[in-house]
Amino acid sequence: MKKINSCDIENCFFCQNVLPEWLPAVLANRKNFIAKKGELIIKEGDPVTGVFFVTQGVVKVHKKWGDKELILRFADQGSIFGHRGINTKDGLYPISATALETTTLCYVDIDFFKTTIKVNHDFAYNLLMFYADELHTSEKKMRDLALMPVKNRLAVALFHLRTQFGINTEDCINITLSRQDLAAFTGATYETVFRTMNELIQDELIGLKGKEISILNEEKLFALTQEASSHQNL
Amino acid sequence: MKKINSCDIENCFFCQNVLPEWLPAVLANRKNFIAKKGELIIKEGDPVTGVFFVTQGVVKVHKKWGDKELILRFADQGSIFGHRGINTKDGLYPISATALETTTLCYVDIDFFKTTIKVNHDFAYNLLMFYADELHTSEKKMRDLALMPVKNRLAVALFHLRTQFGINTEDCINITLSRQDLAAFTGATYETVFRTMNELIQDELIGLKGKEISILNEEKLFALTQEASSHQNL
DNA sequence: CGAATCGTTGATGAGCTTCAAAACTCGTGG
DNA sequence: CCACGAGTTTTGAAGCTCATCAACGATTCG
Repeated sequence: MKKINSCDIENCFFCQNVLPEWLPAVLANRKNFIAKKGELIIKEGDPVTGVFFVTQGVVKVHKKWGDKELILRFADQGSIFGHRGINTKDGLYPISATALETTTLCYVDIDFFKTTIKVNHDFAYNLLMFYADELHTSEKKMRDLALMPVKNRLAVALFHLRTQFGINTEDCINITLSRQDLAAFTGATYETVFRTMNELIQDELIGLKGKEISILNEEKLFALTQEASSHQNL
Repeated sequence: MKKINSCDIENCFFCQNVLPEWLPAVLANRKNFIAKKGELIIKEGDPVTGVFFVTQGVVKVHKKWGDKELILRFADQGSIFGHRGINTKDGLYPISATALETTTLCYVDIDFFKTTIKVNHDFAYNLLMFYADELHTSEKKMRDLALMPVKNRLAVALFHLRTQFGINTEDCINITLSRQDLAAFTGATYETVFRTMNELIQDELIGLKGKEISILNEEKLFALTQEASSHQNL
């Protein structure tokens, strides 16, 4: 990771939410980095040193078991990651974080982060709301992973990606994601996701332009993310 | 749910963490309830009205999809639930909550809860730490659900239950849980959990006394919760 | 232009769910 | 005290979803 001096304050969750009088302290404590595409920013199991904020780019937050991997979420502009470290008993990062594209980062060490929370009550409140959202998302994802078949999970994943990253001029989901990563985010294998995508294309729920994905039949795809279709449509 | 007047303050996460000068406001706003075994306290999809704290007993927090159910966690003495409501866009509870035994509860409505967070900074900080823990647990559980086979997930579930509820004089995990609920917590079907438990009993990793479960071989069972044993032990 | 990575496809079988049906509990009422 | 039925536990069998393995085509890149 390359250290830089640029200060992209308006895209930083941290710098945006602290009190004006606290900002000088932040500027004195924060470090700025650039991570290249594919670069590992945090390695699961390493000692916690601090917290990262994305000011530009996208980072995948993932966790592995043996040789398998699950992508928990994507952190993009304005997002925080590595923050789970604030209260781990073992003092180790529970997740890995890898840049999906060239990413600029704002970093502060964990003690300063904790102090900031204690001093900046609005920041604490906003962080609390952010956590509440994340928990909400986590709970849904747990349910999905446990109860949904792959096809439905894939539909959820695609909607999630579109909501988070929007669509480009071609109507395609605005993120470059390898099928490998899409599979890891869906919680299935590469091959299964591939085959399942073909089904969705066959049914004209989604379309491909090169490697980019567009949602063609919003309604039907969305239906997959809802209740189990279980018995009625045999 | 039966309304009562008892005030079990020392077992309440909420009452324990607010400022002394705020306590009168809490006592004026909080309501106390008793929920009977099996009683539904929160129904997924209902409008959010407030937040619950368990002062005695155990509550399962669960979420369903079609006719399947996943238990996300168990809230026991000192725990909070229904709190995800503070920031949902739709204003609906994302989870259900059901009493597993007779449970006493402390309840405050959502607006008062939010005000409390803004006024009681220590409470906000403690809640933040609690959220961080929950997120940590959620992330692990997501990984488990996505990547582990049932046998390993069951091992995780059993350790989790023992850690949370301890063991009784018979060395058994100190919670009465139907196999149905154990299955829903593991994220597998009733029959699969049953069969898998038999395997674990066969291998003498766990034992049964009536319906209570004891961990016999700590080390081997724990090994299942760690890395994939994948290729090396064929 | 070879080497490597990624995408595509088929075949196979393990793991798990589903269905179905005993065997066992346990509370209720005759 | 026993019979009954509802709920839970136990077991068997069938089949489906998905992971795994393997192989080949496509694309990138030094």
